[in-house]
Amino acid sequence: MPRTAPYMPRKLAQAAFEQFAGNSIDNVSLDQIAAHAGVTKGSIYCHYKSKHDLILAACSYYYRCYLAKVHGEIAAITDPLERLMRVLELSVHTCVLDRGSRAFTTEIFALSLLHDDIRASWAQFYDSVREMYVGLTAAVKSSGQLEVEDPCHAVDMMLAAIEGIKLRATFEPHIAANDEQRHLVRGLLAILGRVPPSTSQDKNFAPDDERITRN
Amino acid sequence: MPRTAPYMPRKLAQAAFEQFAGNSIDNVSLDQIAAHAGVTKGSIYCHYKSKHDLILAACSYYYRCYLAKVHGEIAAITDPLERLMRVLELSVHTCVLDRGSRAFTTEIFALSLLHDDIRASWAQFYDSVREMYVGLTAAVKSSGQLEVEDPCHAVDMMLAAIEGIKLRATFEPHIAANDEQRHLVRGLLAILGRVPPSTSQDKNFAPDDERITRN
Amino acid sequence: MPRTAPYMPRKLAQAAFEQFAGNSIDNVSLDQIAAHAGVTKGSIYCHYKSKHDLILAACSYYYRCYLAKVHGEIAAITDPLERLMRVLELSVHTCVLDRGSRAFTTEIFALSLLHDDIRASWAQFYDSVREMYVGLTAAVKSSGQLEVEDPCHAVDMMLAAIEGIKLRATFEPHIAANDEQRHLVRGLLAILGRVPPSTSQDKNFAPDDERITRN
Amino acid sequence: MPRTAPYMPRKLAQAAFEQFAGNSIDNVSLDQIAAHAGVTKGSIYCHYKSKHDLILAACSYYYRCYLAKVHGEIAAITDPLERLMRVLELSVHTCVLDRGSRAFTTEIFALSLLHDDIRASWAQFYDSVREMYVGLTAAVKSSGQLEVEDPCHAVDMMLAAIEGIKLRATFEPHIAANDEQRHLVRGLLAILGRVPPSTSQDKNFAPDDERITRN
DNA sequence: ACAGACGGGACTGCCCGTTCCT
DNA sequence: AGGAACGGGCAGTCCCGTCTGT
Repeated sequence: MPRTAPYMPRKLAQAAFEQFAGNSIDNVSLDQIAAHAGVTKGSIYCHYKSKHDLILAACSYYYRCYLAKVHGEIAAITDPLERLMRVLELSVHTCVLDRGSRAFTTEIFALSLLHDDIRASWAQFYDSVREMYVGLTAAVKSSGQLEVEDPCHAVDMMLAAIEGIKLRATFEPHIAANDEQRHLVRGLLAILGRVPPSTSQDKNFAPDDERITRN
Repeated sequence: MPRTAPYMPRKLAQAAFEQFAGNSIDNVSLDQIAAHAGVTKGSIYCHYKSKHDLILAACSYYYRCYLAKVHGEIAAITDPLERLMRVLELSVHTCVLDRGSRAFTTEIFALSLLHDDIRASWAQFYDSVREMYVGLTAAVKSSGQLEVEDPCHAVDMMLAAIEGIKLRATFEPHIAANDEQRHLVRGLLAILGRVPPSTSQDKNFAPDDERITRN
Repeated sequence: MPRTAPYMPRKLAQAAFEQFAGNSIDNVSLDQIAAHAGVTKGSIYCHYKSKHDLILAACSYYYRCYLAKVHGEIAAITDPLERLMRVLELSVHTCVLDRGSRAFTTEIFALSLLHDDIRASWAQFYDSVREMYVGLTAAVKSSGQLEVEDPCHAVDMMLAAIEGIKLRATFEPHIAANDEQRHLVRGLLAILGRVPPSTSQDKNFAPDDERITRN
Repeated sequence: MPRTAPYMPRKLAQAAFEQFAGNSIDNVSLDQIAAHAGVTKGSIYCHYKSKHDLILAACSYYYRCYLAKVHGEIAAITDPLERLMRVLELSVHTCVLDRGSRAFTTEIFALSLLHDDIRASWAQFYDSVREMYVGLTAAVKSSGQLEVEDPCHAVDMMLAAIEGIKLRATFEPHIAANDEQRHLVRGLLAILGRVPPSTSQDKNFAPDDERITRN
């Protein structure tokens, strides 16, 4: 029995994230996290000096998982538009449909208003996500598959829309119903730019979806 | 000296909201709220049977304040477009720029994922707000000042955008900088519909803002 | 069920003393004391603000019990020598033979070297005990039943002997064996003063005890 | 660089004693002792298998120091009475006036009530001390410088008095004030036996001390 | 032998919601 | 309405003993 699991810090961060996602952060005790990771609370303090530290670690875990998932999804895709579409789908799925992530991130948003370091940590993550989207969008623009005027601004608005939909979906589930997922992706794409007529024959852009691309 | 202020329940709800807005809900104790309201903790239980009840009451207080403010603002305005614009401005100011409201509502969103009654309460509020916006938007449409295809859907998206901007603004303050407020209102209006050329001479819609109305 | 036992502080102090007497003070947790008193730890802090406070309260409890016992024993006795003898017997029994008291007081002695307030508290108790003994001894001297030169000094030495016997008895049990108790009392009395020949016919001073009165 | 100081066990025992003497045993951590000895905690376990073992070693260290000091003091003295007097002086100094020793021994007394091995260890030390005193006293008796009836019993009482004075001195410092040290030694000698008139002309037994030799 | 890190257990002090009594 | 008391729970801390590597 190795006394030192080589990845104990990561294991604890994962356990913390999972518990935080399932309950309110304030309602998750360190004992609970420790038990979930198979250790005791005292051991947590070998790796993190406070619950606050562990919250930050859980955030980092979330970042890593999100980015790893995204990069894994698009690694084998070469078509710019398809790459963007897949990432949008993933964003909708992760941010909107996954209840645990929604709960965790919402709590983090609330904490960000009180703790500078959490806000800074999350801001950095948001920056990297935005850069990624800007890159993806610029690539699509270059390929001529999307008419984008100002990629930075468009991405900002699109990301805001994702967050807004996430929140409202809690109260108005019809917004993010499963059969709406494709509509959402198209709506978000429309915020980024206008799809040229030549590509609208694609099955994903049938005429009956015109009303959505209006936004 | 009247031992019982005539509106003690309301006074408590207000004190609760103010404290919740300033701190995390979990970090606000009943003692604190009671002290803020000038009574003692035991007295709270004469009016609310638990802290949970008080949270709901704080929500209601927030609803009432919000709606009262909105109705007060537009009571004396008759022009449909101007009415809508004023409400949008108010929404931006209350939801985006007021830090206390942002903190409180974000916390409530997190709690909504755990407690059905809070979610139901907030959903009802959101319904009323949406109905209001739909009414305002329909009036503007009728007056021909805005081309709106599907008022319900457009309002949904616009409200989602407000929430999203609120959240992202925490991490990317440039989104909601003071000098961006007018841009935000126009952007939200653009989500609702297209401004016909005839009204674009209005000082609020100078040509240099064209890029924003693109959305 | 009365929520507030009228003597909760005393009850807690008693429970604390009893637990401290049975274990090492450091090995007694507040939970244990609380459980012994039929409450939970949180309630202890309604009455005592720290474990240290509770230790002081346990000391006071010990003082009160000791003094109450002594006063109860001699209340009905009028003969000065008999009064003194009874108190000596009680001292030997309480301080020397009762294991719990021995353990508790020894721990307190150790703590007294580290904490001024405990030392001050115990010093006050010792003062009152000495005053009591000085009074008893002076009364016996007045009655001519004992030749005492300097009551204060004699009492000091006698009390020191009691403490010393208590300590040594832990390692050399023969010192305080049950059948030695009468010898001990006579030895202590001898430290206080010389018994005049006229009273030595008393059954307590049979000739075979002469060797002890030699000290 | 010799990794193993040749007397590491002794060094650790000394460091342990010194730390125990300065704080409460429970408040001294192994890390602290190790640091004081210039090593780290892990190394302690190469020599002692537990903290308990180290406490016993600290006791032994104390024994050795005490006995070495005593034997060193009297090695060059031949007069029996002077030998006894010097040892008494040393006892008073070490046991009564040295605060560290007082703290350590008092703690050990408390632990002795809980742990048989500590009690046994200390009892053995006490036995050797008693034997030494009995020998010293018998020698003085043989030389005719002291009238002793029962050396064993007298030594027991005298040692008890030392311990008692030690304890009471914590609370009533006047008992062991510096200028009282000579009085204490004479008082202890008086417990051992009666100084024959022929030796009372010694400067140490001036007539004004008669009141003390009364005991 | 020594060093450092880790794991585990325990406990204090504290907070806070809730209830009861006045 | 006030306020004391109660009970549950938890974070942070401490420290012992073990384990691994040097």
